[in-house]
Amino acid sequence: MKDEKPTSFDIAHLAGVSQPTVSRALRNSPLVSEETREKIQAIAKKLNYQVDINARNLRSKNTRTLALLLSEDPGTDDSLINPFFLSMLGSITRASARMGYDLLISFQQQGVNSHADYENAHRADGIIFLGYGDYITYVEKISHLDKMGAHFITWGPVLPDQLGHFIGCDNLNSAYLSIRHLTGLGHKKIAFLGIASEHRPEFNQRYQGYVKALLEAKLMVNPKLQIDADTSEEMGYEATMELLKSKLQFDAIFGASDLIAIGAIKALQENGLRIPEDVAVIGFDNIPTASYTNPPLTTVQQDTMLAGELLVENLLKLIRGEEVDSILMPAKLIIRDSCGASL
Amino acid sequence: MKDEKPTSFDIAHLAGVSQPTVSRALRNSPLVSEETREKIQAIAKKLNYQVDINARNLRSKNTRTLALLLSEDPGTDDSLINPFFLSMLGSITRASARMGYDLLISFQQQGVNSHADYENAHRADGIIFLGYGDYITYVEKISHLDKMGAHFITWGPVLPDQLGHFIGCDNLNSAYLSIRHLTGLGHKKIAFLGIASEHRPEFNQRYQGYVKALLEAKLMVNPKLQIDADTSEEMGYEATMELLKSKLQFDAIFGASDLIAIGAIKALQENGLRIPEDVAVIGFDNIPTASYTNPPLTTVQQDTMLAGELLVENLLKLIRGEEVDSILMPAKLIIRDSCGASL
DNA sequence: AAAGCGGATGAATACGTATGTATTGTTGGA
DNA sequence: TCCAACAATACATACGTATTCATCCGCTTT
Repeated sequence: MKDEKPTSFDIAHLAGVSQPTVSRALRNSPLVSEETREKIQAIAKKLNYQVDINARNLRSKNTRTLALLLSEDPGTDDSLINPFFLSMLGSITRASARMGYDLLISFQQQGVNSHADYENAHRADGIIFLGYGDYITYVEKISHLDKMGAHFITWGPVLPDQLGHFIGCDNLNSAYLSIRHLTGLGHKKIAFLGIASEHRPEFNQRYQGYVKALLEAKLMVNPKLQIDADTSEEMGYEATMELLKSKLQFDAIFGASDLIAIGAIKALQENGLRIPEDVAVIGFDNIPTASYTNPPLTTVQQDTMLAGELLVENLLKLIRGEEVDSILMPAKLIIRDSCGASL
Repeated sequence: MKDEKPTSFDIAHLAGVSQPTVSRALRNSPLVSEETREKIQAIAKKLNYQVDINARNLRSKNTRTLALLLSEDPGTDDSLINPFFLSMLGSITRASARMGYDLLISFQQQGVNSHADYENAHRADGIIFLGYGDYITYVEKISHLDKMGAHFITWGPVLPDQLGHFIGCDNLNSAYLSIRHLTGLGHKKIAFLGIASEHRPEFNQRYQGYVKALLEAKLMVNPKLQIDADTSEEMGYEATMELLKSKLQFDAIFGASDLIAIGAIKALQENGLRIPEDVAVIGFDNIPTASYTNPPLTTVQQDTMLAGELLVENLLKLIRGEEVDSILMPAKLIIRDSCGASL
């Protein structure tokens, strides 16, 4: 049984036909008579024949495979992947399976060319970037890809005069609504925890929404109340400790992601502060844990199922050469107890 | 720039050598002089040349790719993937990247042959099964794979006279320790929430550990206190409601997974029961959310980082034809407040 | 009945690489 | 000086499929 994998020639021999006829029959080509096709397919089934995917791809110049590039740099420690991205990963996996594509997974790495050449190497027909990661690095990569004529799509905010195609949530507006919710509840000194620099466009847009809402409420924007933090509980915790040490007054915290907000909650409570009475907290992403924090976290929910499907769908359109628009997806504020909604 | 992807012939032409020399030079073969090699590599870099992976694989009969098969059936709803498996997925992704292998992701599907033929189709050099899923289906699949001489490894409990190679956590003993912890705290009527049938060996082993601990504590084993539940919050919730409706007395719940335990906590609290005073709850997996439930969930932690690495490492050994032993990994009881440790 | 036509199949070939074998040129030893 | 040995490279080919083009046969049409 472990002999050699059968080839289309083996089947052709057994069926008394030529190899091309086998190839046609197995692909249900109308050029082959029904009788012949059935005979060939029966033999193929009996032999457990599988088309050699490499030969097929070599010949037909496509792979029926998509590459998914996660933005997070694994590092050496046991840091977990952002749960939000994992949720996206799940929906993308399903969507591509449904469309008959395999999915190749990898992390974006430092070297510009290391993993950016999937398509060039004929490993995949197209690439999905899940998040920008470091934006500067990202831009180098995609300009390279664009020059090579590769097909790719990115989960991330649509930015002005930017190469490529995007699907992203409306960060600015979602953050704006969050902050307006806080100001509506009477909060006046709201801290922003997250990297607001050009390296993190997602967070930067959320910061812009934050500023917009403050201005609209005629509140002062104090840049000291913005503390850098990347998406992790630890960073949120540390940023909050820093904030507390600074002795600045604040009555609310906007965490640019749920993990940051969760770290903030921990730091606040360790310092004897009550949530939401002393400090309100609000997050972004609605990861599964968000509904279990104490108090439950008010946050922004993005439709990851839909996003995953759209990413795959639009990428396939690009591969087929069709036109595609970037999509800005609406998000929804999930109000829980962490910002005093129930007061 | 978007012309045609350069081939080794293009480089050969430019370098004034033959194509085989290019192939050798790029692979750093000692058969090629240093001078020639450097010239060729420089040209390759300038042209942005990438070996066509399909041609290479077709010729050399391997793919430098592993396939990861998730056991969960996606279904049509937006059910999330078990966070525990996602954590494993992360570590496997990293480990295979580190070893220079690509990772192909898919779900195990109903049809026996649908996705089981990755290796046969030369898509991957080996397969990692992440969980058994339905055990009966699983067994059909791997006996097929085994007949084909494929390389595969499974995350799941080691079972007697079972084909293939495994890495799994010590379910029986971990559950045993959990229950002993409960009995040590004085709990006497402990419910088991999880499918204990032959379809779910992981849970079945945990059930065995549960029984073992009860017997050792000279407590009665009441089969009515075992309620079927698959790994999801909803199932845990419903199983608990069923338990409550049955009017059976119980003072503790062992959830065969954290998601089940979390659903149980929800159901208990909705019915006005206090945790751990009225009912203690204990889980399994230590998913990120477990430390945020109210009260925080006592659970069993498995070393997913190590597990992922071992899976990849041993699979590569199998591919190289080396001998490999199945591994039983120890797990650790994480004691939090949900079972009354702090009383 | 001859010509034309279409359905079904076979022959030939290309895809791009890696490798076994043959060839060339050069060096060293007797 | 001639041959052996070796380094470096070229030549030829295989991997398994999909597709273009050619062929064959039987049937319709006038």
